Amino acid sequence: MLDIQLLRTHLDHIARLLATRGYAFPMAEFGALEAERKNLQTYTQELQARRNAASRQIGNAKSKGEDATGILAEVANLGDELRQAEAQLQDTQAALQHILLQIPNLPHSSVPEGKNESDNKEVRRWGTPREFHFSVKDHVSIGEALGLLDLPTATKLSGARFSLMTGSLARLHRALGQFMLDTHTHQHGYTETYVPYLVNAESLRGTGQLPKFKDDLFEIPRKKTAVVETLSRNEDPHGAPGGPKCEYEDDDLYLIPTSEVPLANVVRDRIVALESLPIKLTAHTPCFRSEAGSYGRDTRGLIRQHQFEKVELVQIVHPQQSYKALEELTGHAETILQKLDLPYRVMALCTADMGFAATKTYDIEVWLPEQNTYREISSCSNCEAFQARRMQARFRNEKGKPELLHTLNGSGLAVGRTLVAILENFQNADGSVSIPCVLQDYMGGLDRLEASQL
RNA sequence: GGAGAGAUGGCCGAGUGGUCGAAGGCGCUCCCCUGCUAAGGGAGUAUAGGCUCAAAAAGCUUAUCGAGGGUUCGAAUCCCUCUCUCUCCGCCA
Repeated sequence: MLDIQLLRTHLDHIARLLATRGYAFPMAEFGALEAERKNLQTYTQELQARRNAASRQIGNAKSKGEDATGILAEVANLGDELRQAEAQLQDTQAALQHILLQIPNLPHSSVPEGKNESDNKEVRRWGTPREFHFSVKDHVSIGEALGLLDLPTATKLSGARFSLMTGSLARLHRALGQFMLDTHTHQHGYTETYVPYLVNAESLRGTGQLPKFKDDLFEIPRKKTAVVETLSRNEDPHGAPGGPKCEYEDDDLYLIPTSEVPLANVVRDRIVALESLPIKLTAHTPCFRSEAGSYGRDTRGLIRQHQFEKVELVQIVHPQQSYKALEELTGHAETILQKLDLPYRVMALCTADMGFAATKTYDIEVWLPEQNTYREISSCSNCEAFQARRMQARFRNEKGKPELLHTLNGSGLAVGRTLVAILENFQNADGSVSIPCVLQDYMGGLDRLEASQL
């Protein structure tokens, strides 16, 4: 969420910045609502002040045993007027809030301006893609030939975009998560965290998934509130004036699309001490995404799944440190690829390609030989105060005053896609797959995946 | 799932309709006193808004005692709903 003060004072400038992201700011609507809000708020507060003054007088008079009927008569009509004004103000503010919650973050000045992902800028490249002297297979063919990957059975169990792995491949998958977690906790100073995989709407609003990206989530309805939910949806599809005040009165839970949600929301509604910064958290969790709207994309294999695992890095930092922290955090994710000896490149996303909450994002793309291209395996973002403002996540600054924190997150890394990269980059002519050195300890000394391994 | 008890500022805790944003204590900050330490004295110490203002400062003002609604001229206090915590019972990994 953007600072509404900023919108009031520098509307044109902000609208121009947002346009570089492909977001058309609703100037007219915002202007009208803001004017209405100002009038209503002034008027409402005036009435409230009058009421308070009168009530004080009445209390005063009564405590002295004096007659208060005169003052009572004066405020007799205030009630209805006030109630109406309060209701109108509340509606207007809800409408403003609704707009505010839909506005993406402002791009940082260092972010390249662009129209789509082809305008992303390569920042650096690490490693050299291996030369193969046989025709390379993709990870599905490799896994299936080894008898360790069974996608048809996963489809039988759950449907498309789910996977079933067995034996040493399942173990390798587990090993990857362990290895990443160990690296980040032992070498990069993150605190390992176990988090809920189901979160409430408030948390998702805090990190920015709600209200705008509800379709991307798996929602778990609760019978208890089903009726209430239906009602509020019918009456209030867009949080428009006249509807209920709160957009999330339901207490449904949602499967986390990333552990960024629970990790960042740790500081929601909190004022943390200056000395506790930076807070660096990591968690290895499943992630669930409905992938609505991605039909036909990456349908083969493990690249795009409804359920996948990720080791997430979250940093909660002092505002002055956040861009330094972004570089560090990106480096932490890169370390994993370096240790695994997987070639990658780092891309600075352009204005149009960044996520909703980010001011600046680096994507890390790993080399996939069969696709003959680099594919996203991590995304590291600084959100500045965008999430913190939604979450009311603050720290007590040097002057002792509460101030919004900056939040950062990044995948370190997506486990499934790392597994894909290993299968493809470390495949051998005989169909076996070599296991990167750093993972062999986690695999009980095993140095390659071979057919019919249990 | 059933029964009961609770939720007040950074913390503890008082407050059952009237000038209460909230006594008292602890903690913290500043000042005074004291050779050091300890003890003592004084002052201060929530957050988010709005308006005035070029801005800052300042002033005025509103809201907030778990959340939402209601009663009332007036609610921390009364009523309703919900959430969470604790105790007991049941069930369960």
